[in-house]
Amino acid sequence: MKGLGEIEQAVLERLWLSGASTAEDCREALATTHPMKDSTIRTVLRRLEEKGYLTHEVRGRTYVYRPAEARLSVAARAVKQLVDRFCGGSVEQLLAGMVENEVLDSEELERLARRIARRKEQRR
Amino acid sequence: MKGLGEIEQAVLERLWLSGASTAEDCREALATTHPMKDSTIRTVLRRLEEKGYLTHEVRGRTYVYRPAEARLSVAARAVKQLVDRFCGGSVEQLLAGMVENEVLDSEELERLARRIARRKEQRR
DNA sequence: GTTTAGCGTTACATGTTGTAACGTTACAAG
DNA sequence: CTTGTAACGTTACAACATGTAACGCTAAAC
Repeated sequence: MKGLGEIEQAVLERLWLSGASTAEDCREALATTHPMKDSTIRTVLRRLEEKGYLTHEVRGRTYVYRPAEARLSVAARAVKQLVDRFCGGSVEQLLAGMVENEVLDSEELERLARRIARRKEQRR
Repeated sequence: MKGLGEIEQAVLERLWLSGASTAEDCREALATTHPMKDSTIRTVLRRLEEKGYLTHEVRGRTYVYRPAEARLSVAARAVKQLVDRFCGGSVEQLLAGMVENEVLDSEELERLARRIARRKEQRR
């Protein structure tokens, strides 16, 4: 999957927030930041669906859109791509780079890692 | 900064590998995967420089290009963007998502975190 | 029956990327 | 010194992506 434009991004985020929305819902929700005609938002939604980010079901005569994939799942795939591209496939390199470039503190990283691992265990 | 096309990506990676290259160096290096005329590679290099990914210095009558920024630094910035976009700014969410989506194992994550932290301490 | 909400189709301007031809200039060889 | 050539700058163009929207059709609502 490819990159998204600014509006597409915004719409997708909106869908992740609401879970499911009609075109009109979206249009109204984004009206202040990105005012659009209704045909515009519908084009954007259709394209997002073509790209695989959304699905829709028909309710009455209205399309209800919802995300095809969870937000974090998309994020995870994107990171994986980054890792492959820029870090020779090594997640460690990426994390080290984040620490190095002060995107993330190394102690903080340890804390997070531990917490995530513990949470995972508890779920069994 | 924006996204890169496939060729641009390849050229940039090449530069990260070699440290510094002339247009001809690049062209030859990519000849098997992406054969190009010399004017093509030079256009790509110029555009990459415009976008801030490269610098050049003049040696004799030849341009020698080099990356403006380290590979991992670009990666780190890209991840930060992902985190802001998709994870509400929370690195923890991203990491959790990676574990959840099996991009990364939670025990592996802990190991890496510890190793990175230790390495950082030692460097003082 | 007329209006209207919501969809499909089609269109277009702008920007990005890959690709390259052409012209210029300066050094190298003869 | 003339000529070839390596390297550069300029310009161009096709394909695609993205934002934007008009127009027309159909079914439901009034």
